[in-house]
Amino acid sequence: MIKNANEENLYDIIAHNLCVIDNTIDYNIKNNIKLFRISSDLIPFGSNPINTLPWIELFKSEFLDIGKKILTSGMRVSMHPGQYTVLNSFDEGVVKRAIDDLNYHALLLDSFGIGSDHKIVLHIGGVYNDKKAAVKRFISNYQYLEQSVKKRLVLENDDKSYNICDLLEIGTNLNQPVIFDNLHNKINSCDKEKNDYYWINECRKTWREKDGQQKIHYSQQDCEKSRGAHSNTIRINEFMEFYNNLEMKDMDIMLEVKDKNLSAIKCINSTLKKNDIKLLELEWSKYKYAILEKSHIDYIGIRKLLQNKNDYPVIQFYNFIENALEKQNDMGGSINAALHVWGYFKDIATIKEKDNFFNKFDAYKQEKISIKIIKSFLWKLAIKYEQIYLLESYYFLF
DNA sequence: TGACGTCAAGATCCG
DNA sequence: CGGATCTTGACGTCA
Repeated sequence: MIKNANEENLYDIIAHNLCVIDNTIDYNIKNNIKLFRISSDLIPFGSNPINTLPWIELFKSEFLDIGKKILTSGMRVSMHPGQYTVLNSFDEGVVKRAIDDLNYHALLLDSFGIGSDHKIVLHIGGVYNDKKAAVKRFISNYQYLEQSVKKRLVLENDDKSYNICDLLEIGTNLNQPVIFDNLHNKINSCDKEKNDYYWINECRKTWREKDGQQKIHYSQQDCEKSRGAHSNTIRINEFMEFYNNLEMKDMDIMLEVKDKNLSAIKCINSTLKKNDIKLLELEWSKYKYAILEKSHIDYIGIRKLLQNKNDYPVIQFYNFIENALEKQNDMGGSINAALHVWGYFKDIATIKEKDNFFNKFDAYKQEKISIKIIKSFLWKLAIKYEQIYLLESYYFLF
């Protein structure tokens, strides 16, 4: 909160955030995830004058260490100021804050010591009942941006105001690359006759050598929620249909999805040129108890599916996973999975922990508490007893 | 004035 | 106290 934004707090939060992002990058490297969006909140109040901390100097070596990891692993990062960064506003103060905010994003990426292929993604902003004038204002305010911002800037179509035609016009005019977002284009399209691939090819023309590979945003609609809401997970069949029809695959596809890393790994495994069933076995080790909890039938099905070690039935595997996770919780499955996980501790837990577990377990059976309580207790035990296998498990996420 | 997006952290209430 | 549930926030546009 802004009232807590004193130098000591800011210092502590930044140190903590850098530590977290460092761990996240290690995770990405381990999982072969090559695209990563860095949160704009990495530096709290990064573009607000209330933050007077000279964070660039104070954390110089931490930034450079992280930057080195990004570069040596071949990772590509990006940042995405949200809907509140509006460069084409009528209000001069809003425009000034938007410029300050973009400068902050560029400074942050510069601090990592990484090249101009690591992008800052921006939407155009408001319409104010006159799109032509609003675009004109965007273009003229663009001139006030620092070179450090311009070299990283990419422009994206949004879900209600500026469609992909608008973006191609603006991007071409300013000689800035355009990011195509498939879901935004679906709900705010300029020409329904043209498909995604047409627009992707058009956007390709706006990417220059120094921008790195073309990048697009890919997401799917959450069918239960309002138009434009991102799905919990990437439905693999739908993704593969999109991917298989992509003519040029030399591009980066940034997934926008609630379960982030899970879908990233899913799509990576599904599109690998060189594959090995060991990758699916590794995934299975993480999903196992979540699936056991949701659906015993799918649990058996997956075990059978992975029996042939020369096979790589990746799509069938994720179909099973998606199918199982969509099912409603039932108490029998939850009890079964919880007991399996408890199996890791039954011989090492203290008497007190045993009592605690079975008290909670009985309370759950009598519907007095939710399964979440059991799971968070088991999670604490996994940490205490350093059960690596469980610490990697997705069981605790669902 | 609230919805929009985002979601962890904080506040509050309950037993 | 643990746990469940509700509220909040740095930001701007639009209906």
